[in-house]
Amino acid sequence: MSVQLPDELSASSPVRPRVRVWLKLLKVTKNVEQVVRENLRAEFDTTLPRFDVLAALDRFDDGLKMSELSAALRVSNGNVTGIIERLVIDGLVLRVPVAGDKRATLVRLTQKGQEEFAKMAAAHARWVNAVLEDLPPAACEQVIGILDTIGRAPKQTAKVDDND
Amino acid sequence: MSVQLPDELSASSPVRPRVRVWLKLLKVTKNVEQVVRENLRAEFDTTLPRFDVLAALDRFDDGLKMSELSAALRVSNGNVTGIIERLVIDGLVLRVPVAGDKRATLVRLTQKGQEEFAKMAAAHARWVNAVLEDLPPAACEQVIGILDTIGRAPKQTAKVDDND
DNA sequence: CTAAAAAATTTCAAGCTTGAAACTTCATGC
DNA sequence: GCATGAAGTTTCAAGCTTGAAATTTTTTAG
Repeated sequence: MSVQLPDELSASSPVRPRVRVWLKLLKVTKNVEQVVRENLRAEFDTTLPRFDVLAALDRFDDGLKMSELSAALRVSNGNVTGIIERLVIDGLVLRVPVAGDKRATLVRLTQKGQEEFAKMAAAHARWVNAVLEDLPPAACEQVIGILDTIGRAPKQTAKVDDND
Repeated sequence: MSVQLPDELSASSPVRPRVRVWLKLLKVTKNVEQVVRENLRAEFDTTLPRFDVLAALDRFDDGLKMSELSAALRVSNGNVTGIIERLVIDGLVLRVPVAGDKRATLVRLTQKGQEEFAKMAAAHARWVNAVLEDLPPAACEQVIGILDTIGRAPKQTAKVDDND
């Protein structure tokens, strides 16, 4: 993160606007992320990756397979294994065998996990609102609208495509 | 990253727009970052953190102190130590003692480091342009303008303030 | 001068992250 | 059946990241 291009490049002509918006996105994202990260640690003694996992699981009452989870979070398979391991130890997550497939496991929030996440999610919303308080709702919608056009064009999309 | 809020929250009223724009920023940023990361690995056999360090150093011919570097990158002090260590081993970066202060060290790009970074920076600009090709320059400027308002208000700025 | 505080860095343990390799289980074709 | 490959995961090494503690040097107060 925090990529800073050399002046000779950041001043060059056709390339500039996208690189500049990218650097801006990076900076804002990093700022918000930092705030969320610190608050998660200070108030809940947890980490952003753990929060992300809980958030993903919270959306699926029936649980997710490990591979579905890593796909949802866009991280590697092996990554999720370790995080889930620790969440299981802490009693926030449960592993359930999948009927009829001994390879896969389903991962689900426990009651405790749901309750913990509910608190975190509420706090998370407050933190984000505080950091972005200077952005009026209309401005937010505008940014969302503009960024939504990425990957929407009929052309070949370099590697970026997704719903929502 | 990739925070997904529960429906009950992401649908709630006063909180929504900022959280939504935050999730959007996160998604776009993560996409671009992923592309840059993979390309750096595939084409230059290096990592994003290393690229970031080189980029920061490239802007200062006279070098940076370790603390200045970590401040510029917004990462912890200890973090930079390891990355610089490896960059020194690879001959891309040089450590120079600071005259009159035996505590500090100055870190600077070597000739090789400058040349390597120049190639990477050019490629980086191409990758970013490809990923964001659907964003017209005007849209980029618009997003930059809107996001620039963050931390600009006379109010107390929760933790976000910076130039550029 | 000297004790104590401050500054600049490194070290450290714990956790996150990746891509590749290994492993187990399942599905398919013959 | 049964070999072969695909699918789902875990393991692993290497590197990134953090916050805290430790180290060394400099500055400041008295």
